[in-house]
Amino acid sequence: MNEEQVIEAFGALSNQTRLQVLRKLVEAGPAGMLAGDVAEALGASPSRMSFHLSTLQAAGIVTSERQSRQMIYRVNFQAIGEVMQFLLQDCCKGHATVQSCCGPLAGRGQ
Amino acid sequence: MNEEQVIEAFGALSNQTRLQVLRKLVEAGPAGMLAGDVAEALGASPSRMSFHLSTLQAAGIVTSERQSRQMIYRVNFQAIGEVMQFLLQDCCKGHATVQSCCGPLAGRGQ
DNA sequence: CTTCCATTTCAATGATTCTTGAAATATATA
DNA sequence: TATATATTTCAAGAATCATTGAAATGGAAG
Repeated sequence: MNEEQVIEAFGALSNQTRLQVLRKLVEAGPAGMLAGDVAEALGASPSRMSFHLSTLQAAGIVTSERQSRQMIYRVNFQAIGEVMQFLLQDCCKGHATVQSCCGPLAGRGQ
Repeated sequence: MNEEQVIEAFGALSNQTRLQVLRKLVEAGPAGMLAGDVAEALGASPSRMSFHLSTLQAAGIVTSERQSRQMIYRVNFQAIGEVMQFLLQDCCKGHATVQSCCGPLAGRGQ
């Protein structure tokens, strides 16, 4: 996961529709959700939802799989973990205990 | 931490300059860095750096403190933790073990 | 092969964000 | 008070992003 990918990932998450999509998919877990069901759940048009799902997928935050004529979207939990890892690399340069420095993020840095 | 704040936080992180700033501040830890030093480290003009630091601060991701005529900026680690918490709320609705579902994010959901 | 259904692509428009350089503000020092 | 330093604010223009509705694509069923 490099800087460019991380920026794209954060960009993908910085939009109301996409954040709501991702939270739906987080809830859905490994089963994922059909594109149409996500669109209906959020009251977005197919074209609009497709745009946002594509953005999330391009950022690597979700994956897609075709199931006959529908598309299943799923969260890529690993990618989210890698984004955080990138953000917190070299946290406090190791010059302080994790607890006192990286605080609520203990265990995710480096 | 509500939806609007989380979107603003991700928006703040979805920019190369700001991502680099944040990583510098993560490294610097609780000591923080002077605005001018951050600007110099990243080769950005004072005005441009001020714009980006303000954006990060408005998003709650960094804090600022005046020290005579300079400004010290520090990462708000707690805010970053809360953003992740929001994102992963209700992960897999508890219908799967954390390990098999929320995977690399174990322990950060709910 | 035609029709239907789910989704994606496209082009146009409107909205938001970033950069630049000049001017303003706040603090310290002579 | 005048001057220097550090940072912020502002306005203009350029670049990027989101929404809309129509058209296109891919796959299933009659």
